[in-house]
Amino acid sequence: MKLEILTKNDHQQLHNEIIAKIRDLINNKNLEPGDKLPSERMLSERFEVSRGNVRETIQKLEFYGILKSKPQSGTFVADIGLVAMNGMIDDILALEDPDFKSLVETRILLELKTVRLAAKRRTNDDLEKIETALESYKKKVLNNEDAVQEDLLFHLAIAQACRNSTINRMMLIITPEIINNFEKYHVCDKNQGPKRIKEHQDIFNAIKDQNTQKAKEMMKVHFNELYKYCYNI
Amino acid sequence: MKLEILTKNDHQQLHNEIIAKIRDLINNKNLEPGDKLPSERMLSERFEVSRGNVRETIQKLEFYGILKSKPQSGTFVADIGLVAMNGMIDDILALEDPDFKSLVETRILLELKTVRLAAKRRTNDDLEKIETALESYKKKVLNNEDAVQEDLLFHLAIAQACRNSTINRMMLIITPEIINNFEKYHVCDKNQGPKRIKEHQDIFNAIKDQNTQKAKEMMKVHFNELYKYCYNI
DNA sequence: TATGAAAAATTGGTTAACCAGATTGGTTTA
DNA sequence: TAAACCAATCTGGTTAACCAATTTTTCATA
Repeated sequence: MKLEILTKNDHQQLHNEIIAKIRDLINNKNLEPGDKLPSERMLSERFEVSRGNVRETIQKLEFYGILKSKPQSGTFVADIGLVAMNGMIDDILALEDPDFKSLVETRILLELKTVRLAAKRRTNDDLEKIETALESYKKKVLNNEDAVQEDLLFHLAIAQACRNSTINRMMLIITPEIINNFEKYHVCDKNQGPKRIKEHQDIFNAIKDQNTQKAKEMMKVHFNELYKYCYNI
Repeated sequence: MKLEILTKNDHQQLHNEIIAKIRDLINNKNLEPGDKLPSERMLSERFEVSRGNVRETIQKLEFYGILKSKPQSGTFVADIGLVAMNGMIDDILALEDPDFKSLVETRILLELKTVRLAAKRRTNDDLEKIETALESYKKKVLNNEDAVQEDLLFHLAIAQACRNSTINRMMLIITPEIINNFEKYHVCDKNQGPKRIKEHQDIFNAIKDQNTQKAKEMMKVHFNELYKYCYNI
């Protein structure tokens, strides 16, 4: 068997092809939720791909809750029903790579929520961590140094204080993609140090006072330029 | 070397230990962004784990944009800075498993946004897909059949119409977890068929009329009981 | 000494072989 | 007849061997 090294994109495309084949297999064989899929070896032979590729694809479908592997037993169709399964797989296959606009739109949505929840739920410990992040940020900016990282950590500290593990996870997922795009498009203008410091300080104060409405408003102000940038581009 | 089969939890814990060790390594050796990590073989030997475990962990950190593997070359520290890297890794290590409340809270947040965006941006094609999903849902409910899947697909069709790939991806991530928890806690009460149909119909009409405000309101009404259930529990 | 080509070592990616637990079918026994 | 047991087989998980691209080293030559 020939050996090929695939790029990330090739990989994704191959996974999608295998996903479609698994879906067709389930539909053609009239497999019900809870039924066992053919073994990884059988699938790799039938689809004419390596067993590793089959395993990776199954893991992806497990991530989305569509399949369920049991060690030394087999891979099973999850209990979400065939209609839902078909719909979700179609959605997964149609997923596009995230564009900058959708990333920013999502970040704003998430952060307007995290800041409100943080204002409501923050413990004193949370508050201390946010303040520490704020101070590091201020220090860098006042020294005229690049403070992108400290900026980011301030926002992540707020996310942690919101006490919602799902939102927190999503913030972590989009953060690196945001950073990369920021660098690519040079979004951050450096000459607004004092203004940015005040915005961060206002957000912090609102969280400290547990003023949820104010916290949201201040975050909105903070995102104002990013918002405009994103929708004018 | 002894062979062990690990549960999902053991795996996550092992990954977290390796992540912490990689972080310490980067800090102790003063590796800068762009620098090369020791090879996978070296790491597996030093950490006394299998190379497979090292590879899985590196892939996880790649997913969060912290490392970057180059084939036949090495694994590199990404260009996000040491401070940000340490902060993000700490966040990743502190991530808890999603609880039901955080899932519902996030779902409501996302869907109040998707419905507004869908009302604004939906194409005629999107509208047709949503209507198809609605009709399947109605049919099932009127026949007194279980319609959880069709309910779900209606909401996913709206998510697709919102034209934001990032939000769409997040909806797909939380959907199976929502389903599992719904089943576990028996959230869905079956005796509200006509009421639920009307709520879905109202949402659809608002999207059709491109009335963003109304769409949001109707979705809020639709989530009202779930909201109460979630915050009273 | 500088340079360039070739070979040796190193790398992440890939495949194949192996492992132990789970399943299954047939046989035996109460 | 049915229940219990055992061995052969099948399963996903794991490890080790292998591959080809890359990087580093070496050494002959200008």
